[in-house]
Amino acid sequence: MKQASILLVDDHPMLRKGVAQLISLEDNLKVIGEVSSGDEAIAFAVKNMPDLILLDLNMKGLSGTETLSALKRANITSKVVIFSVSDNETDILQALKFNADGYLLKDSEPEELIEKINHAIIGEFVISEPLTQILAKSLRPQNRVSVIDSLTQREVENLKLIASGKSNKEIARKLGITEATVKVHNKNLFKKLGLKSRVEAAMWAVEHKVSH
Amino acid sequence: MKQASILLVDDHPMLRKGVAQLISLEDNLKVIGEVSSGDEAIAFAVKNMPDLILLDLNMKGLSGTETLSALKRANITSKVVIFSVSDNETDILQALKFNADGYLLKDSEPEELIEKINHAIIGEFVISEPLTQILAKSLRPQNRVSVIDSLTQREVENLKLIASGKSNKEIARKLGITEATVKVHNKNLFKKLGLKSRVEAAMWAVEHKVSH
DNA sequence: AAGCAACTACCACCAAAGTAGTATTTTTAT
DNA sequence: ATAAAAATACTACTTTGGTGGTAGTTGCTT
Repeated sequence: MKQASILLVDDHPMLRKGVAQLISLEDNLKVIGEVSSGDEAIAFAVKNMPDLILLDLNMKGLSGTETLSALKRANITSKVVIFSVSDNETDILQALKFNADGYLLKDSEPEELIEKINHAIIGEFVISEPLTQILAKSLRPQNRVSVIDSLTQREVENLKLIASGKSNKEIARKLGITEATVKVHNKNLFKKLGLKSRVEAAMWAVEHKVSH
Repeated sequence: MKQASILLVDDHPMLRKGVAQLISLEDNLKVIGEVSSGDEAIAFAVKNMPDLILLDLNMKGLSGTETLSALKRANITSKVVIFSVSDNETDILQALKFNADGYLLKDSEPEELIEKINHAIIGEFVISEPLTQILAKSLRPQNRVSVIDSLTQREVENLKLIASGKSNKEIARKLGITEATVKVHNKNLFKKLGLKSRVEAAMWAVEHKVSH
C-alpha cells in the first residue's frame, strides 16, 4: 500500500516526536524526515519531495513564513501545511497569502489532526475548526467608525464616483449638478481626508472599502 | 432548563419539517416558528426575537440575502445562519458581507448541523466543512496570468507609482527621467490596459494587486 | 546587417483637475 | 426663530494630465 510521506519541521524535538508517534499509528502515513529549521526543511524538501510538509511558524532562523515562501517559490510539489500554536489573525492571513495548503493548530485533537492531514494530502485546503471564524471575520467589511463620518453625503458620493474612475464632468452629469460644484465637493473632501489628488482619494476609498 | 429558540425560514415545508424534527430531538433547542418568506421572517423576528434564525437563500419574493440584510439592519439580536444548498462562492461571500453568523449546507450530516447550531447560538461563526476551502481561496492572491505581462518594466513602474498617488512630476523625479517620458509610458500603458485615466490605472493596480 | 522593442526626449495643444474667493438657497439643529 | 452646516453656483486662475507625432539610443534577435 502506498504511504504518503511527511516531513516535520519544528524546533521542538519533543513535539516532533509526539506528532511522529501519532502519525506512525496510521498505516497510510509515514514520517520520512524531521528537521528543526527552515533551511534544513528546504534542503530536505528539494531532495526528498515529501507529499506533505508540516511546518511550524515560530522557529529560530528562517521564520515559518519565510520558509513557506521559499518552499513555494522553489519547484516543490509538496503540500505545505502550517502547524502552529498561533491563532493570530495576521499569521493566518500571511500564510494564506503565501499559499499554504492548510493551517492547523497544535492543540487540535489527534483525530482531527490525522483527518485533516489526510485531506491536505489529497489536495484539499484544511484549517482548524476555531480558525474559520477568523477567516470569516477578515472577509467582512471593516467596522467603520472612521473619518468617513465627517464627510457629507455629497462628498461621499463624489468619493465613490472618483473611485469608480469618473471624471468631474461625468460626476456632474450623474449627480445633476455643475462641474464647479463637483470641484467644490472634491476640494472639501480632499481637505477632510488629507488627500492631495483624486488618485489618492480613489485609493483611500479602496482601503476603507467605500465603493459602489 | 433554558432552551434556545429557533426560527426556520424556508419555502419548502417538507424541509422545514425535517429540520424541525431533527431539532426537536435536542432538549436544549426549540423551534418557535416556521415561515416561508423573507417578509414573514422579518415580522416574526422583530416580534419574537429568536436566538437563532436558520435562513434559506433561495426563496421566492425577498431573497435570502435581502432578508439577511434587512434583519441585520433592523435592531435584531438573533443570530442569523444561512442554510442553503448553494456552495457557490459569491453566495457565501455575499452572506459574509452582510454579516451572517454562519453558513451551513443543507446536505450536512444531522449531527454536524446540530453541533454547528449550538456553536452559532453561543456566538461563534460557523461554516460547513467543505466551504472552508472556498473561503480560503477567496482570500488568496489572484492567479495572475494576465495582461500585466504585456507591460514593459518601466510601464509597470509607472503604474505602481500612479497607484501610490504620485504625480507625473514626482514619478519623473523618482525614476530620473523627464515628465515627458513619464507621460509616454502612461499613454502606452493606458492603451495596453484599456484605461482612460490614472485613476482607472490606480484601481486596476489594486484589483490586480500590483503595488509597492 | 537589418529589424524590432524598449526607453528616452521634445514640441504643441487641449482637456481636466485643483485652488481661492464670494454668494445664494436649503436643511438641520438648537 | 435663528444660527450653523450643507449644497449649490460662478469667476478666474494655475497646475496637472493626456494625446499626437517625431526621433535618437541601446541592446537583442534573426
